[in-house]
Amino acid sequence: MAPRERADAARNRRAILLAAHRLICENGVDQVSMSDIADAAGVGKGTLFRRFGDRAGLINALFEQLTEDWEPEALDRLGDTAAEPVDRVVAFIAGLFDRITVPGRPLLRAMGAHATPERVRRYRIWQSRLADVIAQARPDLPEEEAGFMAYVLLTLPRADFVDLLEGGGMTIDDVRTRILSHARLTVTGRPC
Amino acid sequence: MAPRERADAARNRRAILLAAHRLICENGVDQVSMSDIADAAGVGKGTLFRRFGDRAGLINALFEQLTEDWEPEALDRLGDTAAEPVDRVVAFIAGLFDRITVPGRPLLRAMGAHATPERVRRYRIWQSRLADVIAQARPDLPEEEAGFMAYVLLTLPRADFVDLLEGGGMTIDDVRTRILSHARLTVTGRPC
DNA sequence: TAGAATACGGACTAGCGGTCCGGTTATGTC
DNA sequence: GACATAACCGGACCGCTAGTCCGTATTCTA
Repeated sequence: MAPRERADAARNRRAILLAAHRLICENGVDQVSMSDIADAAGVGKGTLFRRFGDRAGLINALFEQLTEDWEPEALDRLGDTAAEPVDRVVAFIAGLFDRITVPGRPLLRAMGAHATPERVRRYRIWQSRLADVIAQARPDLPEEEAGFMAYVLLTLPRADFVDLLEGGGMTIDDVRTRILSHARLTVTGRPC
Repeated sequence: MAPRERADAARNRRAILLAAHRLICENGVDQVSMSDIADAAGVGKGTLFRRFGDRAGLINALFEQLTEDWEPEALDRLGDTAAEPVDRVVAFIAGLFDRITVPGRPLLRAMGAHATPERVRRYRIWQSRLADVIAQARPDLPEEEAGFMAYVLLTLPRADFVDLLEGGGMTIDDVRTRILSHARLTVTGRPC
């Protein structure tokens, strides 16, 4: 078993995550260097790199932090057979949008390009769980079709896609509404 | 009027584009430095940067080169009322997939993150033309709904999306088939 | 062919991600 | 409470990159 994390190490880890999050939100993820983050956190670069390995590791840790208190509950609700399957699917996408895409946009913006194995793994879990529920909603569909739908629905609440839509004149609420109604339409196969 | 491009300048421009394309295909876009490209093209770095401004400018020029002999014809066919609207939409997405996504994947992979204004402009033209044709296919739909559908269809033949699907075990032909049948389903509103 | 305009190219700069190691500090033990 | 030790700290340092600059060479025009 790994020994308990030393108090100073834990304190610095928190300071780094906090500073990184703040700087990225203020300046955009690729206007922030690792030295900036170390300085703002009041630690040396060595500390930062030892803790998180490299830049991708730090970004990944920020992503973990963003998802960790949403994901378990969201997956539970997705599997909760008390509600209609289609409603569960739409609610999952809504939660993803509200809890991850919107608050994490400055962070997520540059992440698509450098998807780490860890994030791809998590993404696939979501896809697979969604596919199950879509298959429940649409027993008429071939299995792979449900799987593909899950991929499509998950690709809508992407930071760069939302950016594009906003740049085209939609408000963030318009974007949310459109994505969700498109999701419902896709799953049910008929207009809402 | 701008004076004619000098012969040596034209020769070097071609050499640079050729070398850049080759190196990126061989090594992946972010394993290739600007110096690598200059060396491979047999020119100095100054020449490369004067011609293309910066890295984004060069990538952009490669993208232009990729699209320039597909786009005009594709837009013509998209507007050709001899065919059914839905077939035109699907054909456009198919062309985008076959002529841009697949051959340009090594190039396109890292482009999502750094979308230049020029590329966004072109993307919006495609979206707007697609939206028109979708509206013809589905006069029952509100106009903004057709516009959103166009955005969704255009986001499917993305390099990173195709990569993800391939990583999930699909062949490139599976991916193509799924994207096109999803496009048809989305536009018609009923299973194929 | 001469002169002007333009392009060439490689040495140079600033700043980045990432490493390393001598000094420091928290922690468990007696 | 004092000591031994393992873990942690931080900033100097390295290799490399995108991008600049300017003296020199080439092309175009008349």
